[in-house]
Amino acid sequence: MIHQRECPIETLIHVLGGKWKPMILWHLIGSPKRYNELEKLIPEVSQKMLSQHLRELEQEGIVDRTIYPTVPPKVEYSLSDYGRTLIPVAEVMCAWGDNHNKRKYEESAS
Amino acid sequence: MIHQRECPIETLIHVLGGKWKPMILWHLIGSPKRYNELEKLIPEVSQKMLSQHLRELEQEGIVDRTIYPTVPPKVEYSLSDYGRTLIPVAEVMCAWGDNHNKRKYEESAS
DNA sequence: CGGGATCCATTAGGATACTG
DNA sequence: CAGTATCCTAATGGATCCCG
Repeated sequence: MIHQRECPIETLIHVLGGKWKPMILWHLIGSPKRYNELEKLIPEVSQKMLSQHLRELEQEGIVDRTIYPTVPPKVEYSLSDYGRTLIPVAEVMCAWGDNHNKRKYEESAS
Repeated sequence: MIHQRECPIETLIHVLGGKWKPMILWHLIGSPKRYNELEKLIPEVSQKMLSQHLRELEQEGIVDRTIYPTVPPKVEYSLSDYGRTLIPVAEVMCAWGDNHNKRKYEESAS
């Protein structure tokens, strides 16, 4: 996921292409979430990948990270305004992917 | 790229996620292409990856492979009707990715 | 011409242990 | 609570050789 892109499609795939990034985005669309809320919502993710993907999404400007200097510490992740521009794109991708899964299911059932 | 997906976005990323797949699709949108035309259009791709990606796109029903039993052999790859349903999706992805690249360019220039 | 097969390098991702 | 660090495996992609 490090290589440079010539085609803007690859840019988007690069941004969303981590194994858990679509799930992370999905959960953040609803409301901001704390780190360990995301861990519970996505039980299979390792915390290495969760924090790594969150840092990458933050660097792309898609996710905001808010630290509340309380004890115990509280960190909240939310979709940035810019990150919200991804929502309609994600919906189109999702619709096509959903249809594609159904198509494959039907052909395997026939 | 083998793991199963729970989220349809991952399905689309799986379909388009090979390193050269967006470029292959891009070239096939214009007109059908022969194997070695694609090699020339995408000079950096290895022939292993080109043929592997073409086989995967064919299995997903996105690309049609037509063999003309001539001597020397001629094989033509084209977007299937179903593959054309990807075009509007790709355009949305492309627009977002293009904007994202510009955004990153501007922030690095400031 | 249009590939397949093989072997190797790089990268993504997981498991576990530890920390401010 | 919210991570980092380290080590390891699996997956992706590249290079080279070969074939009908």
